[in-house]
Amino acid sequence: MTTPARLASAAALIADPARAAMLQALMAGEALTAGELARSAGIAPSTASAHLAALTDGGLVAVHAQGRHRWFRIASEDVAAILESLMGLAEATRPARRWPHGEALHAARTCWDHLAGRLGVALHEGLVSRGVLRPAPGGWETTAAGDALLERLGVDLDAARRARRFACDCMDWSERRPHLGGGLARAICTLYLARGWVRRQPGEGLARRLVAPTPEGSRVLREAFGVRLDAEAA
Amino acid sequence: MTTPARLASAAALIADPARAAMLQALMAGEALTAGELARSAGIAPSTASAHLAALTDGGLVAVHAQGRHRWFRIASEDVAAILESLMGLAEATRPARRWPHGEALHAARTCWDHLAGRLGVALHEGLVSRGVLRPAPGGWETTAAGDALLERLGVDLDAARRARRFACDCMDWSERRPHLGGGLARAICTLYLARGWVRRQPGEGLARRLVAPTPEGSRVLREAFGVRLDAEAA
DNA sequence: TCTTCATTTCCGGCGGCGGCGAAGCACCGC
DNA sequence: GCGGTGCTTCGCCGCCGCCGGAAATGAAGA
Repeated sequence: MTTPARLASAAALIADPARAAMLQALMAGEALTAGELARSAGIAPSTASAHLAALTDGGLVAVHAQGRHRWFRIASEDVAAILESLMGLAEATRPARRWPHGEALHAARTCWDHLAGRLGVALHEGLVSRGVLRPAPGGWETTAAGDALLERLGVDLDAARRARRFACDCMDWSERRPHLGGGLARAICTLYLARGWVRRQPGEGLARRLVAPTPEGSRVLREAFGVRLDAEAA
Repeated sequence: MTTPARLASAAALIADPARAAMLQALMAGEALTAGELARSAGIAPSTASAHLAALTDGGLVAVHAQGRHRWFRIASEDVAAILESLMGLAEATRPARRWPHGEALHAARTCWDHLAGRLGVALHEGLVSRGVLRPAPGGWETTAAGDALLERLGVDLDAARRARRFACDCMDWSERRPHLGGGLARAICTLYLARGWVRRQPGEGLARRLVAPTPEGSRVLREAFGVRLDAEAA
């Protein structure tokens, strides 16, 4: 197979509305069953099964069979980053059109397993400008002072370091600037959800990705990293 | 139109082999005419015309009409970065398969208007570890010492600063680590080609993206940035 | 003005892919 | 063991999108 054909077939996996809907739902970071994904995309289970086989075969999603359920999730942070940047392309072509949750998604959402949107970008900037992170080959590393601050907050740095990448940039489609990805970003997001500093919104499909900082969360963001979020929402 | 459909239609623009081939050819950074792109993709001019209209309409390529020719180029560095990362997805799914110029493309190529591959990644690392660049919100900025070094080499920093982004990360599909993008990366690439420090290889389509450092270029890379390239090639 | 050439528009044809339902398979609980 | 449930396989249908050729358009050159 020649190279252009391979680029095309990789894109073709995302180019179907039903598959795109399933990928969007999975971008919330949680694993979902085949049935849930079929409902979320509005197609018959048999059709969804074929789509999921294609996505798995193409390396976009990973499966975990458990009993009579099959749980699907985004295969890797690389895949998540690619989907995130492709949404930027979709956004750029028709910037005027507003969709449900549009403004809320811009404000704060998850990107697979970490925080994105204005919240994610501001957090990234705060971590750098406060000297928690400094650049390293292929991404970022923590300073000694940064380690101390993160551990005081309760971030699981050991888990973060076990990831394939510790901290790297992930292009944010709504802000068109990078937010933080990698193991550290996941650990921070996990902590924020566990402590109730940000809360997931109810919903299905794309709405699964919505989060909102609680008052307590806003205070932590401001005091620890100097992140100030304007209070308006959709 | 709902969001999954928009993600899908953005991906669909890349999901056709003929369009993918044209985009690959344009990723060399130069503008090409509709006829050249038709030949490069192996399709009739009429078919190519329809494809190019779709790509233009979708914001992936930009047109410049001059006389009876129409010159097409990649629309922006964002688009180039997305195509580059999608190639990583194509690469990841079938890593074993080798294509023409495979190893040479991994070693050194252009990504739209800047350097990529092992050369591009090593250059990025060299710039950071030598203290030429330091992190800034949304990307990188030069240090005072860095400015002096780059100007001594002949890099057009004024032109670089006029770009929408001065210096940012661009995910390298073959190395799976970022190389440098933005105005600075373009200025450096332009200088290297003008001075004959790297040379384009002859060819068409994907091969347009191939470059190779000359002996003089290897010396400059080593002395200025500490970049040492292993000499093997395909 | 007439010719030439790059590009576009229109058209008919066709292949491929997504869609569903029915049947088959695997696993769980009773 | 037996029904219920989640998922997959199979077969078939309909439609969308890609294709090239012929004719039209528009700009360059003689």
